[in-house]
Amino acid sequence: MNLSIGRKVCAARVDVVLKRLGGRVSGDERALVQGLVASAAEAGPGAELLTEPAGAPSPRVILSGWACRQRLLPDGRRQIFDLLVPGDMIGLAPGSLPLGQASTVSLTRTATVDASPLIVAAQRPSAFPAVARLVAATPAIDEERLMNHVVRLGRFTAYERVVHLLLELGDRLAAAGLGDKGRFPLPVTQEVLADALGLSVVHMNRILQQLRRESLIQMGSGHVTLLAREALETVAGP
Amino acid sequence: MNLSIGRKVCAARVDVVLKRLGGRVSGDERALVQGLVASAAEAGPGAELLTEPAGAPSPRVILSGWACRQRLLPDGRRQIFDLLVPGDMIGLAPGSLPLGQASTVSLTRTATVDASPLIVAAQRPSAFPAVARLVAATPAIDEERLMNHVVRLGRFTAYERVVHLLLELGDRLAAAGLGDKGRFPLPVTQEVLADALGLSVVHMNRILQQLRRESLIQMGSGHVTLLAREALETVAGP
DNA sequence: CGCCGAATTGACACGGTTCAATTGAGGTGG
DNA sequence: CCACCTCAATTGAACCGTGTCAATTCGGCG
Repeated sequence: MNLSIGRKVCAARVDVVLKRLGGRVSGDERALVQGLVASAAEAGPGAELLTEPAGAPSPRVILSGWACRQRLLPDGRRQIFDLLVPGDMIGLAPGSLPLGQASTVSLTRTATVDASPLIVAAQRPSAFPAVARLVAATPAIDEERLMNHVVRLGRFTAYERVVHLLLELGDRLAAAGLGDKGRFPLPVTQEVLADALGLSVVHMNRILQQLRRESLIQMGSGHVTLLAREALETVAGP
Repeated sequence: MNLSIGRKVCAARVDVVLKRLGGRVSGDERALVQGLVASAAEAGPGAELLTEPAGAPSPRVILSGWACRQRLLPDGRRQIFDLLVPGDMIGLAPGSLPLGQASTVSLTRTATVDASPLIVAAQRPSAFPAVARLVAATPAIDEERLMNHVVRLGRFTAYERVVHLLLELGDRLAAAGLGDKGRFPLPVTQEVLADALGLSVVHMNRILQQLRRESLIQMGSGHVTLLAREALETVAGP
């Protein structure tokens, strides 16, 4: 169930989109992005983010909260393809690439806006260069991440997988202007991380403990701190 | 090192492409495909298939032999993203999706042809409907396969992974007109399968033995036979 | 205070890896 | 035609990374 929310809250949040657009954002683009908040909607955890209108879901941008693309197996097992953080676009290019159309579920309370205006604007690159760049690059970025995920799952140990994912999330959140210097929000349960990394919850927990014991990371109240980025990058190349 | 090869051999081989185009192939399309053999080249096992011209590799179609998209880790581990069989297109949409640009290496002696004429023809869907359909669908099919691979690696047991991959390969080869009724060529070593499925060679070997012991498959001289497709599909959903 | 989901812990079983050696099959040269 | 070579397939045994099961503790919230 989507509910409209206050303009004020969202206005503060669209800056993750501006951040993702990079340094050079024209005035037109800034106005375009700020206009997005009109379509803001919130969804509770567990909500499918790409349902309406059925059959032709509209693309959206996540302003706040986390989500994931996932597949559920008949026997209840779950594989998460990708974690989605504020600033990420979903449902791009309807009917095109399957990853963009995968079941997308919110993991926390999530605020999203309609991304259609961005798609439209992207068709005039001269007027909206940064938007066009982002829209064009998104499917490739997503696919690249999926490839990294395959390597993680296929050839990394549990320990390496966790480190590699944390480094990736750190980079992505920094690019969205969230978190800084190796400290960033991680508002998901260990079960979610386990389902992304193909591990059991118990083992996920033990790996995190090990990393804390080794003083490589620090966790608390929905945030992680990477204490020794160099050491971590040695474990799982950048 | 690519070498031109006899026209006659290739003429017999382009039918995998026609097969992939489906039932309705116009005369123009048939002529187009048959003209591809002019650019035929062979490569030995281990050859990189997307090298020339450097920086802007031309898209190609595999006429015979198998290849794979892979990534090598600094410590020698290898993860195979996808096995490529005759009729598959590689290097599509240069500069676009990263999967299409991944390192593509032949696993057997391989014959390929330049796929550029197909890309060009695909821009006139009315004249080349089947070609346009195939070219447009290929990136999505590849990505879909990559997603299935993530699920295999993340949430399937070794046994399930092997079965799932064999079923996939059976379907794909049937679509290319190779193999029939659950019997198809599998001209790769167990090490290749292991590197695709994230297993050790030894374990790969043991799983295959188990499947033979259970009379679910049969192997020999580079071919597999799926003896009980139903049972196999029960193990790893279609 | 009591509740509930999440995090944590311990014991144990098992899947999968590693190492090391052997067998088998195809190819080559003598 | 056979000896030999090489790479792939196979085997055995030991090891250990991960999963499973079942409690228990923790932390936020009504």
